[in-house]
Parts: sequence; C-alpha cells; structure tokens
Amino acid sequence: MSMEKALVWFRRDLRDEDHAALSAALAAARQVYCTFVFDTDILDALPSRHDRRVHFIHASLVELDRALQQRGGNLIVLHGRAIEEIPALARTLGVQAVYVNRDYEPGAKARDAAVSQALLSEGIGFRTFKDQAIFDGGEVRTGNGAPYTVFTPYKNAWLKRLTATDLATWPTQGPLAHFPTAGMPTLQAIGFEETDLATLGIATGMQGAEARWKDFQNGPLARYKALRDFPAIRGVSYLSVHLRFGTLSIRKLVNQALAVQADAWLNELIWRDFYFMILDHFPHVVGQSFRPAYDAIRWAERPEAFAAWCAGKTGYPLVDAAMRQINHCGWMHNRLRMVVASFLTKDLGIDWRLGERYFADHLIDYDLSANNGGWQWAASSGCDAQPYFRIFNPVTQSEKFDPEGRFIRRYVPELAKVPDRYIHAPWGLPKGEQERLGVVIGRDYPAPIVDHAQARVETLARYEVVRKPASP
DNA sequence: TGAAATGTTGGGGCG
DNA sequence: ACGCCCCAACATTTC
Repeated sequence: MSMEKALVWFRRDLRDEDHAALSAALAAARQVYCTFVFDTDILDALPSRHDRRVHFIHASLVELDRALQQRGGNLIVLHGRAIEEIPALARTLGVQAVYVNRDYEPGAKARDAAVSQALLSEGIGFRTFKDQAIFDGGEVRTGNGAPYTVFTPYKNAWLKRLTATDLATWPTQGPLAHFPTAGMPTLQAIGFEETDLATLGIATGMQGAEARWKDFQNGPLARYKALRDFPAIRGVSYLSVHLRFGTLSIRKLVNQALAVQADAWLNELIWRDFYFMILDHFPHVVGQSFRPAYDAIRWAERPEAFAAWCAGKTGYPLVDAAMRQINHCGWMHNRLRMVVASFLTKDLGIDWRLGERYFADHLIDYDLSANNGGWQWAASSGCDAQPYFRIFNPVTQSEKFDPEGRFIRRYVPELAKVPDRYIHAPWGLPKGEQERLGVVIGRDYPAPIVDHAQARVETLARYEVVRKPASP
C-alpha cells in the first residue's frame, strides 16, 4: 500500500544521506516533502541573539536545501511554534503522514506528542524512527528487562547485540517533491545575527562534517587513545557539533571505529547512546539527581566564586584556561569539561546545575543528554558516576595533561612567562621572581580563590549526607 | 575517566 | 660486621 504524500520533518538530523525518516518516507510515499521549523518555543529561550548554534543550523540548512533542490525538492523552512506549524503545513500539503527521527529529550518528546495528537485528530499519521542512536528504547536491557544504569555492562550488552543490520546505511535515493516557498528566511528574519563561526574555523553542514571526519581519520583516530586527554594537542575528533545536529551519520562513525578497532573512540560513541537511553528512561535527571539521595546535599551559595569560575579567574591555571576556551569559542576539550566540573562542584561546592546551565548556554555542541550525564558524573550524583570521594586535584590534572603548560599559555597569556615548574600552581613562584617576570599573583593573575586541600575536606563533609539517610 | 593517607620494603648512611 | 634510622619508592587502603 503506497501512500500519496508524506512530509519529512528535519530537526537534529540535517543531512539527506543515511537518514532513517527520509528513507522510510521515500519507500512509502510517491511525493515526499521536506521541512524544518525554527521553533520559537526553543529560540525564545536562548540567552543571546548571537547564537552560534542557530547560525550553525541556518548555514547547514542552506546546504541541505541546495542538496534537496538538486533532487527536485526543496526544504520548506518555517519560523513559529512547531506544534502549530507542522500540523498546519501537513494540512496544506495534504500529506498522509509526517516522518521524523526520534528525539529523547523530555521537551522534544512532549512537543512530538502534541504534534502527533494534532495530526491524529485530522487523520494524519506521525511516524518516528531511530536515527541518532544505534540502539534506543528497550533495545539494550539487562537480564530482567530493566534499563542499564552502569556503563560497562551496558557497553558489553550493546556490543553483543550489534549486527551489520544496525549499522546499515538508510538509502535515500529517489525524487523529492517541491513546494514553492519564498525561500529560506535569513538569519536576521528569524531574529538572530551572524556569529564568528567562520573565524573559528567551524565548518557547517554535511560538507563541513565530511571535511572534519576526513581530518580525524587521516590524523588522530589511530592514536586517539593516547592523544585524547591532552588539550594542547589536536587529539580528538571535533565532530561533536556535527553529531549534535546530524550533519554526519552516527552509523558511518561506528562502522569505521569497528573497522579500525578504535576501541577508545568507540567507547565514546557508546557513551553517547548510553546517555540518550538514560535521559529517555529517567527524565527526572533534568533538574534532579539521578540518585535521589544526592539532592540532600547543601550546596554553597557563592555568587562571586561562580562568577570567577565563569570568567576563568579562579587562580587555577588549567581551570581558567578551560573556561576561557569555552568563552572564546563555545567548545571545551572533554578532559577539561571533567576538570572544571570537578572544580565547580568539589572545590567550590557549587550546585552542578549551575555549571550544567552555563555549559548549555555556551557550548555549540550542547546536548542535554550528554551534558547532564557528564555533570552528574562529575558531581557523583549520576548513574555510574565517579564516587563522591574521587576528587580531582586541579594541579595534578594540569601536570598530567598539560605538562608543559602549552594549553594554559594559549588561553591565559598573562602566565606566558611563568616557568614550566610553576605554570600549574603559579602562587608558588617566589615573590621576587613574580616581580621580575611581571606576573605578580593577586595583581596580574588571581590568587587561588580556594585552597584545594581544605576544599577537599569540606566536600567530603558536604557529601556525608548521601552515605545514609538522615536519622529520624 | 583519582588522590591522599597509610603501610611496606629495601638501600644506604652512620655510629 | 651489625643494628639503627632515614626516606625514597612502591603498594595498599581509605576517602
């Protein structure tokens, strides 16, 4: 039974290759339309009108539209509330069904439920597909049918279950239907401004994704395990933004990771599936600890310390360099995400939710599932989180992962002249040397806003409440 | 996907 | 030669 018309609604899957919903629509319908909605329910909540993500999406849509036009179709780009725009467009086009790739965020699930309901009332179908994850829903479960909450057994089950079918490319050949529009709205027309993506060398769209992917395969992939922890080195893939917006297919990456036996990198891709699954099954992690006991922790109210953390002025060079990196380019090396998260929660005693929100507002690759998972991991409140007594020493981390201070000096230029021996803890530099080098701690660079050894003791005390329920 | 505290061992200085 | 002590170096435990 072939249907006449279908509509593919693109969201975080901005490509026309290996695309599950597009593939299914093409297989099912004679005429396939394509749309994207700049959803004001999302855009209105963004803190700035200069948002690199909106810019990235817009630039990627321009390329996607061009690709669809080469196939006889086009991208119908709307600006409004998706829960109203999609049913209205479906009605206008006279489609029998709307096709989407599944999204696991609570807000997206609520939106999709509302759209589905609206469509259903008009007899229009709403078909959802797994595309952004390798496994979703209940596909990877423990022996008794529960979702995994520990990564390693999840990973083992994930690998055991994996077959070639799970990694097969979704074919998307075939003609597309064209719907006359006034053309793609400009960035300004949807209320946003151009950003510095080009200056930062952030390539958009499928072509940008492919270029980065080639760079990674020709470069660090083979030595990923050895290089990935060193922020001064190009040792990681820089593909996170492309996975976030679907300008690259996850199946292609997993296939290659398996082919070259890049186990450490494959693990990272499995972590991504893991956190999608956790968010899907445990939506309370948005705003609450995965482990309820951890919501009894009394976090410190320290607005001035939080401001110093945000600005990269804590007096701990690696922490400051990392925060200045996110402030400068909207991206931070993964090792440093752990370091600054540990510092915020366990050195400053500040609620992980504040850090989570800061990352949400600043990361170009921000993804609710992984960001929340990572912060709760660092705060020890999450599933398979590090134990609360495992506290990073910001100086030791610096010595291990930026041994010569190359990364520090790149982002904290006022420390450029500090000798290697003191670059990780410059307050140890003798006063006379500080004067001679023109790097006086407290004048040219902040004194540490907290003493790590003391903070560690206070954190262990703060976390005592999770050990056992408060006595009656 | 830690780090600090504590325990153990063994080489070397020294009386 | 021997015991004693110091203290790296390494291992284990504790948080």
